[in-house]
Amino acid sequence: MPQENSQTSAKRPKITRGQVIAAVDTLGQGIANGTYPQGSTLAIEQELAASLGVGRNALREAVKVLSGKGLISTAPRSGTKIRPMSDWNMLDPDVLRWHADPETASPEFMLDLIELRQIIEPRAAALAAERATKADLAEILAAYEDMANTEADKQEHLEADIRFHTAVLKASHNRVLSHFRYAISTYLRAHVKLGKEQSKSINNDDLERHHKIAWAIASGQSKTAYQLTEEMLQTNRLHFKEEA
Amino acid sequence: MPQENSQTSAKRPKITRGQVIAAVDTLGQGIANGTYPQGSTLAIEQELAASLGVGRNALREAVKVLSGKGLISTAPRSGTKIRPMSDWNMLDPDVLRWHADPETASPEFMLDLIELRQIIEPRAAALAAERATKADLAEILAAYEDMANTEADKQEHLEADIRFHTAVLKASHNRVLSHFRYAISTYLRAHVKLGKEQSKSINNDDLERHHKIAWAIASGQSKTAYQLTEEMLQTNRLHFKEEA
DNA sequence: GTTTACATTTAATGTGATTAATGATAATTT
DNA sequence: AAATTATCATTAATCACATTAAATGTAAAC
Repeated sequence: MPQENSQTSAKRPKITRGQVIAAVDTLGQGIANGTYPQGSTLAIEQELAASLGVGRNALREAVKVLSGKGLISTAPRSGTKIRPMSDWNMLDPDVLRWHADPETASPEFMLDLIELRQIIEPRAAALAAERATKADLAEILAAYEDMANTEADKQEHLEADIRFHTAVLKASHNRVLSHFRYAISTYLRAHVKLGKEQSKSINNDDLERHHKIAWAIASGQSKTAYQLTEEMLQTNRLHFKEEA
Repeated sequence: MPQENSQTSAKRPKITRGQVIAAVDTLGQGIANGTYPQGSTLAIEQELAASLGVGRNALREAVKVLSGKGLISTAPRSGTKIRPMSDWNMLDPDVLRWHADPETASPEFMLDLIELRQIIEPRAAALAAERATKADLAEILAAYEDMANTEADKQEHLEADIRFHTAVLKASHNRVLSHFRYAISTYLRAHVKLGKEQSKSINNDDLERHHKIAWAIASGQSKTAYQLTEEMLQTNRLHFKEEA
């Protein structure tokens, strides 16, 4: 349910129902951005914690969800504590979203995400070139078309970009690999929100590269797909680094 | 808390306290192995669901945790349903553990995990060769020593093996990459539980390879570390395939 | 003086019941 | 026939109470 929210949060600023998921989101964000520092204890029982505007029981359910994501540990008498960052499930969609919040995200984490992309996506593209079905190809090509047609609208262009990379991952036909769509979309969203205004020429190069990648996958050239994806991410990284 | 349990579950068969985490585990396993088929609705309100031996409130918290892991969706009137497998967070430690349960795990999923290892680990080893600190190296070498000294005890050998790969990932100094330790340890545990008895010569080769990898990382030879890790996983895969 | 044993205390966990909101289905009306 | 309304089953949320378990402090014993 939380990641359901992560998709629609942009369109639904107000959450009328679902106190517990609101509490999960607020607490998760607070933990990620350091409002609740690591090692500190949260006084659940106190009404203070219920200052989130939810009842005690809803808060408890929220704490349980966050425990499941590794953000919190609970033990009698010692209280509910914030666990050290090395313990949270960085691959959880929600944790990724909170931790990559443009307001507070550390540049190091962004670089970690780029590194992950550089490792995952070229191989995923190569696998896609070997295994993509016609339906997969249709999705990839449709996403590319959307990218080409939405160069004016930044938001729409971003969504199409995410669709493109998601479709490639899906075409790899590896159930685990496909789940990196969350990490990638989180990175892309944070990237644009950080105001990385790219020049028109760079954008054109980027679009051109996506076209070549789609073509390589469609024609089954796995090695080419690998190399093109690697190049795309390399320039992406350089571009990020020189600004950071 | 759940992944805390995943570590100690072998040593603590009985869970005296923590009804909700017991419910999470039981339900999670049940969903993963198909006891509760995808798309089916769970009757929470009914005492039937409380046949797990826990109260309604604990069950509700368990449902929330599983929602957070993408296994379940809840909506008024339509009920709480099991989401399609493509929606679960396959990278969550608990979900991995449930889904890779040797009793019911599909061979395809095991192959997906090997494929993931082939993508991640060589690059992680290469990064470790570039970035490992002395403390990291000490951990890797200690894990190797443990592997060499526990060839008699299969269980201890497995734990040392897991420590080795975890240490390499940690030495990559990428906060996201490090979290693949769960996927890798899950795979390794499932692999040995599936009764993949390896001949003594293969085991010796494997140990020898770990030694070479540790040496390559210690001496900063990233390319060698990459290739050796790739080879190790390649033979691993072949070995798995010929039995599957 | 140090350690062990026990009782106390405090916060989390578990249970049950009740009320409110939500959304899908069915029925009614235009 | 389409649209609006009414109904009803189910989740969501909160309250109040009982239980459990661990940390602290006190006292006794070595």
